[in-house]
Amino acid sequence: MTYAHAIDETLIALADPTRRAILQRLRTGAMPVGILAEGLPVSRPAVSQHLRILTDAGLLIVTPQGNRRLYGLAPAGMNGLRAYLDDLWGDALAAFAQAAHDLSKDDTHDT
Amino acid sequence: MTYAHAIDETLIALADPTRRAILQRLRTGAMPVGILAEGLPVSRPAVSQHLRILTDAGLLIVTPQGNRRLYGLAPAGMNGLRAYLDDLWGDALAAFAQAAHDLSKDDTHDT
DNA sequence: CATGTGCGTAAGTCATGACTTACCGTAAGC
DNA sequence: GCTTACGGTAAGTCATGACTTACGCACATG
Repeated sequence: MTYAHAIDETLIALADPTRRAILQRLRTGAMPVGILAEGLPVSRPAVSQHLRILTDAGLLIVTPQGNRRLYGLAPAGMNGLRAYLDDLWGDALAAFAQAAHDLSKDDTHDT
Repeated sequence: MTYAHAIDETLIALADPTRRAILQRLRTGAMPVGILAEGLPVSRPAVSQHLRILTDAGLLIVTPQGNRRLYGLAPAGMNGLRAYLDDLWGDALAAFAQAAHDLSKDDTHDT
């Protein structure tokens, strides 16, 4: 899986409100699918499908425990996305600062 | 528009590969729709539709110039999403660090 | 060992999103 | 003033995604 593909999976995973609700729930700690599904407005298999997408995107870690699987947030799960956003928007911020700087010099020059 | 809704729009905007390609193109500077569409594998109206979604999400700024509209990256466009990711994943990192710390203490205690 | 529990996946349904072509309003150029 | 250029939106098509119920496998329990 390439870096760009990983970012694609992460952003697609985060673009769904149900999956974001799952991530919010998991902030309190890892929990099994059945518990997780209880507090969500969709069926248990739907939660399972979303967990699959989140796990494939590298956002969750799974801990098997007998016939249960505990899902928790992967600590480094968001690193790639953060790096991508910094890279994409870093230039915009720098260009903005440069433009403001140039405008200031122009004004001074014209005066 | 609420904060949660703004995050929703931003993440949905970023989840599409064509829109991410548009953002990549705009790193070099603001440009009109026609120029932008030339380097993309979809039609000009499709690009216009995507620009609408990106602008509504607060990621772009539009500068009218006669019958042209220059689209550029909004410098602060990604701030809300960054804050959201820090908030969502901040606990996970802290909990991970705490767990590692507790494990270390347990090991020391047991030894 | 039989039964119950947990959960992932298959298959189907339906809404939504990404694209297209066509059209129209506004500004620019001659 | 007419023609050209720019670009947003309408309307339609089609693929995709989110959900459902049903099923089956693995583990737990009595």
